Amino acid sequence: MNSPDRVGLLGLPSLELAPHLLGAHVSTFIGGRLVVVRLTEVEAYDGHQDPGSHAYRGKTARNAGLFGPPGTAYVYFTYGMHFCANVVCGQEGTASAVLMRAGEVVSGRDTVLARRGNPKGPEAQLLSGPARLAQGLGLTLEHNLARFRDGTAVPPGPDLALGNLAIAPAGYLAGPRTGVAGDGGGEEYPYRFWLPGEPSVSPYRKAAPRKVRGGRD
DNA sequence: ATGTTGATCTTCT
DNA sequence: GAAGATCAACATC
Repeated sequence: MNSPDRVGLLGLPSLELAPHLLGAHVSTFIGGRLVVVRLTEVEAYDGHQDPGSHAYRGKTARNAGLFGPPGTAYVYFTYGMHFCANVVCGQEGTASAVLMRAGEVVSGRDTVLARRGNPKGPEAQLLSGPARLAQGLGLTLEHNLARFRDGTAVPPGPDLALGNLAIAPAGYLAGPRTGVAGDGGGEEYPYRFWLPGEPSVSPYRKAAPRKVRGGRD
């Protein structure tokens, strides 16, 4: 019945799961296209106690997926145009989750290129950044609350899968999260994890305040 | 190579 | 009403 092995590593809280996601394979079968990506950079979000988490202020309609069972996909819409995707983990209700930030294409490169709009930049940048990665995988709000299946083979099962989770990376680095403003940013929350030497890992930037709009004179 | 700005809209205060 | 787990284009060096 409720054997813990069935949930497996996804039952770990985000700070423990995050390193396992490095080097793991994410597979999507969306729109009849299979894409497999090897993750190189992730960020952990630690639920209600984490000022950087969407769950910090409690459960809302938007972040409800964070409070779901491990293996839930939490996809959100931001900046009026981008989607970002998390793997919900830990015990149900704790809102522990890992944001997928960057990766490299393992399979389905043509599909990824088309979805990304055939960008002109270097190949390493193709899936460098959470919105780029989600776009390449074909993830949108339609996939919010979907479930990640264990394993690489996707069709004809669920749309999303996670493989190679059990393989711990030989070495990885950790540091402050990118783009997180306020108390959740900075050295006190070294919740960003990446594989050293991977060209797809996005450079660190502080969360810069935007220019004030609608300035009157 | 690094810094600044516009795009675009949902969500919460 | 303002900010946001961002990106791409443009300016300047």
